[in-house]
Amino acid sequence: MAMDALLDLPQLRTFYTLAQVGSFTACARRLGRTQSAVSHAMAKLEDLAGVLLLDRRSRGLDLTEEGRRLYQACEQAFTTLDAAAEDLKRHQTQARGRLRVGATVEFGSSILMRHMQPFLAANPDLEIDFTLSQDLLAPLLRDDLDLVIDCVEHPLPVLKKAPLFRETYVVACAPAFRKAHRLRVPADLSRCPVLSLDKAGAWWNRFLVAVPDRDQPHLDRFIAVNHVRAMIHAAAEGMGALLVPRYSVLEELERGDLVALFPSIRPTEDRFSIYQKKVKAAQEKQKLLTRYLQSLSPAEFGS
Amino acid sequence: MAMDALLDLPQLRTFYTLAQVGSFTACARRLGRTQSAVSHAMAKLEDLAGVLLLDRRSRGLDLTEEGRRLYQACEQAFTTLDAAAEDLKRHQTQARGRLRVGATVEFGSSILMRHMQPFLAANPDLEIDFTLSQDLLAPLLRDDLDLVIDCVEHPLPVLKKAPLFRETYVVACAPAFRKAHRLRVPADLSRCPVLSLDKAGAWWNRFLVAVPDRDQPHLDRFIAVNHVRAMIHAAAEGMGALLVPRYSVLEELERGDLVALFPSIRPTEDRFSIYQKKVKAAQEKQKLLTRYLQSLSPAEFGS
DNA sequence: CATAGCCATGAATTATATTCATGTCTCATG
DNA sequence: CATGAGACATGAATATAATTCATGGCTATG
Repeated sequence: MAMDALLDLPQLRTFYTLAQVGSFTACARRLGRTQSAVSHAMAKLEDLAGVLLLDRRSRGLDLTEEGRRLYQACEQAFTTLDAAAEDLKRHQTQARGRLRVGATVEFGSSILMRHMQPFLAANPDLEIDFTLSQDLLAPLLRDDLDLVIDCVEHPLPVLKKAPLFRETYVVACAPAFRKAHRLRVPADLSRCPVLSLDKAGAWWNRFLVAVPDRDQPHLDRFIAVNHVRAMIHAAAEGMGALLVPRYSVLEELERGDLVALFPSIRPTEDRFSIYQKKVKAAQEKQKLLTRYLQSLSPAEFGS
Repeated sequence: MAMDALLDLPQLRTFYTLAQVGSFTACARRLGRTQSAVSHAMAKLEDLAGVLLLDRRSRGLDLTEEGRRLYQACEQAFTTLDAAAEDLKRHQTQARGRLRVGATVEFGSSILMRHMQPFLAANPDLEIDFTLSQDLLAPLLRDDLDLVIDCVEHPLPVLKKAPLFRETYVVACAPAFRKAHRLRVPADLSRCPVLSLDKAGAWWNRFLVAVPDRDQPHLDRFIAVNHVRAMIHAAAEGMGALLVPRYSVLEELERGDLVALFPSIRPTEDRFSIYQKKVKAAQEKQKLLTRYLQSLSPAEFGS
């Protein structure tokens, strides 16, 4: 018996995650893909299996009888494999030496720093420096940095790029602010102050390009605040509307300190990647950090 | 913990097969890929794992300590998944109706027929007709056939193509024949009779194109035999050299009735595919047969 | 009944795996 | 030893598959 290409492994993995989180969209976020990708994958899996695995009728997504059986098998199998993979990692050579890491200011200060501790602990002989800055490419090229996490594209042949995660943005403001300014559509922003990371307001472009022409607001009352956390506090106090990475205001949205505006408008996303010089990317310490970062994104970063 | 893209599933599957069969080349054959593909896959897996999994020093390919542990996990996981997949198949709807299958004469008569019994037994309400012929495309297009297994390319937009397996060819003759004609290099074939499926000798082209110019034989003593099995018997009796699919003479080679000639020359391979009209490929009975055939190739077909 | 959330889908694109065409190395053999 | 066959590696080209993009449909909800 051949029994080989009976089921597609990556699709099974997606199915497993989907069954755990209970929604295509959530599964996509967890895996760092789009909802569409998950949908396509499940369609193919069901086609290959020849049976429906998901019950899409009800809210909240059920598994069919067959789906449930398959899920149990997945659980056992993937638990085993993950444990084995974990095990492999443990026996990896520890890195030594020094590693100079660069990252964007917002990402570096809020997200990156909160997740480096386990890596540092696992590699006590590795000295790591962090440099948070807007300009990361130049220092990387002149070897002042070894590894850089950035959201702007650097398509240079000497650089190796490894995708990390995707960052989505939201427009939000204090609930009272929305009432006061009667914010219904993007055009309503014309009348009210908006918080921007830069004085010129270029910060808002990622939002504006996603707004259809007839709804375009004419933003002119900018309040410049060159610090994301500060912007968030200002917005919560009702100083203006803001545009920020979704992850940075999850708590505020949860608590109701801020409300999301215009949910149907999706500002352009940032794709964060790891950049390294190809020659140095082969070094054990750089590979180790790369793998570590990739292992926790996007579930930890994304949102 | 994310624990997701830690190890690549398809590569793990390859690793598992590789460990079972003990050789890159054999693993490739089993999976219907090239040796190169297996090599690339294992290189990537080891890179991702950060540890060597294979011990390439000795003959016969060992696993390292880490490799052995990983293998055990794979065994458990894939056994589970395969069982679940098996299970899914069992509960598939049986096909009903009629299915008219076409195939090339040699493949159809020798291989296909030997593997259809389980499928027929599993689908008692399905009538299947087999048509073995050289010309398969025309009947398929005019709906005299529903599904066709062929080794010539039919790149038509109305047809759906599903790869099945790869067929390799060997040149062989009786041991005594080799001695008698002192067959050392392809050019030596000029002096002796060769068996051909057609009178003109076009049959031998797949061999000739693989021979470097300076070794080109000038074949002219053709013995035409329009039946592969008959050709094999003729060759075993020392009537001439023959060119046939490897699988068709495995036993003869094993027993020593025939010996392979010029092992360094690799005649062009045939890639067998299933062709169906796209509109009809969606029918349950056609999908069922397609999946069945794919599930037993190439391990059963290939060689 | 307009909207937001959730999933499906076809076409275009991107990423990835595979092949092709070599090269290297080792083992067996005359 | 020289030679050739077998087995694996490797870089570039290519084929294949996965993913995104840009939609559209459906269903609850206020």
